[in-house]
Amino acid sequence: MPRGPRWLYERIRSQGFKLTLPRQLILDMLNKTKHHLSADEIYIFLRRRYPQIGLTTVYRTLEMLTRLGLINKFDFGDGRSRYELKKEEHHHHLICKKCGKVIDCKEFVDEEVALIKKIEESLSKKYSFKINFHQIYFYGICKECSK
Amino acid sequence: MPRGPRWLYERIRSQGFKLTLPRQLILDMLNKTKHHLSADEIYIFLRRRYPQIGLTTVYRTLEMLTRLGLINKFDFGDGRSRYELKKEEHHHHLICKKCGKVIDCKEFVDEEVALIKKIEESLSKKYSFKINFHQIYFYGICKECSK
DNA sequence: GTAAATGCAAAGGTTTTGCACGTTA
DNA sequence: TAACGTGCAAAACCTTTGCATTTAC
Repeated sequence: MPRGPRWLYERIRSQGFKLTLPRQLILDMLNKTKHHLSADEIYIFLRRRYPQIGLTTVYRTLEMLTRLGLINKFDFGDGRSRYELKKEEHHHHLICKKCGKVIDCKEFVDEEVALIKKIEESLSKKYSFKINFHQIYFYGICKECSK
Repeated sequence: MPRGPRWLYERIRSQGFKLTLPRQLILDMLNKTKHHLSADEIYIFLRRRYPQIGLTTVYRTLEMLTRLGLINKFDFGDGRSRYELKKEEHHHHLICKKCGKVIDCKEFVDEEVALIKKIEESLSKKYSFKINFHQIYFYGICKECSK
């Protein structure tokens, strides 16, 4: 069940936040892209349609969306945070150490869910740590770079 | 087989790098600590014993050690890179979203290795991506913060 | 002695903050 | 209209770079 921008707008409103044009534009952009965007990339792109937008607003919106749990904030090691709209599917990242490319990978052996759950339970017990999310990073060399 | 600073010194020399005092101090600090240190933390600490040390040197040494594969560079989301001497044991991290504390977890069900290997193989095939390392981050709330 | 490493100062890049003005509900 | 959000400028950070000096081998 893909949930479009309308649903996202409602989430903003329902949490008591005002649905402003900058917020809509940022949400739309995150919703449409297949990439992991940085604040600056969003800012540069949106300036074409909405020249008065400020980088500050982009940062503040991204922080709000992260707190609301609508987007994920990542660090792939290139010196800036990157953001991605949360999709229903649990997925991880392949990161090329050479060119920095990031690939989403959604295909997972069924056992993953079970195993991770098991690990999470055991860690929860041992450390009294309540785990609510996990993320796997695979590092290596991509197709193009290994030529 | 725990390998002490002597072994580390040799690694530096054998790669053609000079074994300077700042490098020894930084290696020793990384070797002794149980924490994930930032460049600044290392700098502040070492200044007590060696006041003329520069933050630049710390950064350059950490970069060299990372390239040599002697340390790992992490980002736990607090805005600065953190470094850890590589231990033989494969381990992951529990990160508290509230206080930022990071716990190393070494205990892993045997199946993990097998499963991850399976995933890595399948991803390698599908994306022609050569994976040489993976890292799991578990996010949640630590014991103290959940009180 | 020579190349490599250091430390300082300055620059670079990302992210945050203070504040007056605009906008949403 | 009252609270919230915005945009600008400046500040705050972390990290990198240029360069003259020092150091390890």
